[in-house]
Amino acid sequence: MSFEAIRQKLNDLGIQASAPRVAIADFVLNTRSHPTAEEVRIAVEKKMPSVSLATVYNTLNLLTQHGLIRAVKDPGTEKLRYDCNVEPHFHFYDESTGELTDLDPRLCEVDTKLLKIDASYEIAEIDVLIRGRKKKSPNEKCETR
Amino acid sequence: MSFEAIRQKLNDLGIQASAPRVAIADFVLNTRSHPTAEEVRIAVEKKMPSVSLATVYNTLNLLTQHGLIRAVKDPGTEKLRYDCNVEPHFHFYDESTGELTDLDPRLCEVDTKLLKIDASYEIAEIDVLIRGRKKKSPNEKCETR
DNA sequence: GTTAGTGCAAATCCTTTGCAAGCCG
DNA sequence: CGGCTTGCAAAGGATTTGCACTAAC
Repeated sequence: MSFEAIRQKLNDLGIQASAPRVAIADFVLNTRSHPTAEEVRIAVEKKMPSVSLATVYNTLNLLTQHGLIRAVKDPGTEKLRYDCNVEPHFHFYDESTGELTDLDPRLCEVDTKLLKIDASYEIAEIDVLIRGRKKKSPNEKCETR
Repeated sequence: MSFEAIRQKLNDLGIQASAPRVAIADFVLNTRSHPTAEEVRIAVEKKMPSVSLATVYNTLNLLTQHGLIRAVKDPGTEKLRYDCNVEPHFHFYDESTGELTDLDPRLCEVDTKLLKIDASYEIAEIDVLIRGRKKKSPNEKCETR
């Protein structure tokens, strides 16, 4: 998402597109790395020194409230991470590396219909976290050993 | 689980069955209420005043490490709750009441086999949290659990 | 009597908040 | 000019930890 598209998006949502906010949104909306607030600050600092962590948090909260990103707890560190993928999807936590990644939804066949929850439950959202290890499959190029 | 059975269990695991530990285990292993550490302390206090919160935390961590209970983050308050049900099961978070309950596994037909994760993932555990609201169905008596 | 467990209080760490100063419209 | 935004620093709150004391074996 381009810088200009972001300004536009923020304006459309009635969020004042200040320089810090655009810089923060520009980073977080264009990475799949699920950064923490601290990681966002470090990234933004390069383009714009003296952005305070408080502003990063405030902006991330703002973006979350408007549905542009989603907050996810890191199961390892317990810190909040921010995910620009707001579509329903599962997360995979690699217990070896501590890495948190999105799972390709095509790999998973679970959806609301499969949950035979009886009619007394009204389901708003399903959070799925799969913990395990990513194996190095031999048919994929994979340098480290 | 009886008081004596708990002492036995702790001993079998090589955990010294001190009075505070047995009291804490007795409470947490015999409730389905997913208490927080603070709630455990309050409950234990009745039988045994002057049990510190630190000891409660230490003991709960010990029980968790030995697989007797499981820690679950409360999605509403973000506090840890402790679950004596260590079998695989899903959690239901009622967004109206903030209540966190176990879902009867028979209600859910999802299991590892349904997850078509490719062979490059080695799955250790699947955490599922379903958020929504529990409707009062007219044909069921609202259970006391 | 030595080792392990407890209680208290202080520390920790992520995140939020209060407030004065700055920026934009 | 007036209100929203920022940065700083301090607060907040759940959990952990250091240490002296006590209890267990």
